[in-house]
Amino acid sequence: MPELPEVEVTRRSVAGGLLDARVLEVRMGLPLRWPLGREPHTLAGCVCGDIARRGKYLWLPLSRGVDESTEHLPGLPAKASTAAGGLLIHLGMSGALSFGQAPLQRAPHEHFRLVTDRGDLWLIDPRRFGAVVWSTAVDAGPAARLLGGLGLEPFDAAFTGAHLHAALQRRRVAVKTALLAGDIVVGAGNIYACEALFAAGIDPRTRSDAIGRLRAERLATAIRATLSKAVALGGSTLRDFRDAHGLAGAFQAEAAVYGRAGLPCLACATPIRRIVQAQRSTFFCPRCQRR
DNA sequence: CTGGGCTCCTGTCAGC
DNA sequence: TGCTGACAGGAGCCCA
Repeated sequence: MPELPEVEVTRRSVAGGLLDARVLEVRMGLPLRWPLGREPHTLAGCVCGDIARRGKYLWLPLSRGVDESTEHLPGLPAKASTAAGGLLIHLGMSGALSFGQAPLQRAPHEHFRLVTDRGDLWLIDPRRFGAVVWSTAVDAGPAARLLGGLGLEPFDAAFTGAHLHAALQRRRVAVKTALLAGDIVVGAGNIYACEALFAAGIDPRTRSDAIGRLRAERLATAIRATLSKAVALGGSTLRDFRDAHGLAGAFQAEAAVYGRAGLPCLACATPIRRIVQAQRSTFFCPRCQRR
C-alpha cells in the first residue's frame, strides 16, 4: 500500500507526538520481514528525535537517555540506556502506524509497539511485509544497507528531467518497471507510477531508453505533481491505510487509471486497459498514452 | 551488470 | 453457503 505519499502522511501524523518522547518499553508481536536486531528492552530510556523519511522508509532517531524502568540500587545513578541510533521503519504492503490510542479491532496484527511517556506507537501490519530495524545510524549498519541503493527523492532539486532522461537511457526495461525499481527516483509505487505515466501521456510499455528528453521532462514533472497531490489528499486508502490518527486518504477517488480497468478514460472515454508488467498490474489509457 | 521471476504473509473477492 | 484461485499498496534475493 504505502507509497511515498502514504509514508509522508504517516510521518507528519506521528512527528509531533513522538518528538522528545521517552521510550518506556518496546513490545514485539509476530516476526516482521526482518528482526529488530537488538534486544527490545535495551531501548527503554531512549529519547525520540525528529522522524524523517527516505523513500518509503521512516527513520526514527533515538538518543541515549536514562532507563527509569530499570531497577537500580538506592544511591546509585539510574542505569544509562546503552542505545543510541534509531529505528528504520518500513510499512511493507499493508502496514500502518497508529499513535496515541490503541487501534481499533487490529489486535491480531499489532506486531510492534513503542510505549512512550507521550503515548504509544503501534505498527499494524496484517501481511507482515513491513519491518522495524535497529541501526546505530541512518548512514551506517542495516539502515545504510537498506537505503544505500535508493534513487533520488522526487522533490530533491537534483531530480530533474535531464537526470531522469540520463538514467532512463541506461535501461532497456519498460519505463514503468524502471520507475518501480526505485533506484532512479524513489516513492512512486504501483498506483503513482501508473498515474504519473498517464499524466505524462506515456505508454507504460515504452522502453525506458526510448524516452526522449522532452518526455522525460514531462514525466519528472508528472511524478512530482502526482505525489504532491496525493500527499495533500492524505494518500490513497485502498484497504488498510490510515494515518497515525486513523484518518483515511482520499487520492484513490482521484485516480485516473489505477483500478479503473474497463472504465472510460476520463480524458477520451477509451476503456482503460489492465496489463501485467513484472508481476504487477499496470493500468493505462491506450489512446492518451503513447509509445 | 542487467533483467526476470519468486518469495515472504494474510485478507478479500469473484466465480463455480 | 462453501471452496478455490487470483490478486493486493513492496522490494530483497537468486538465477540465467
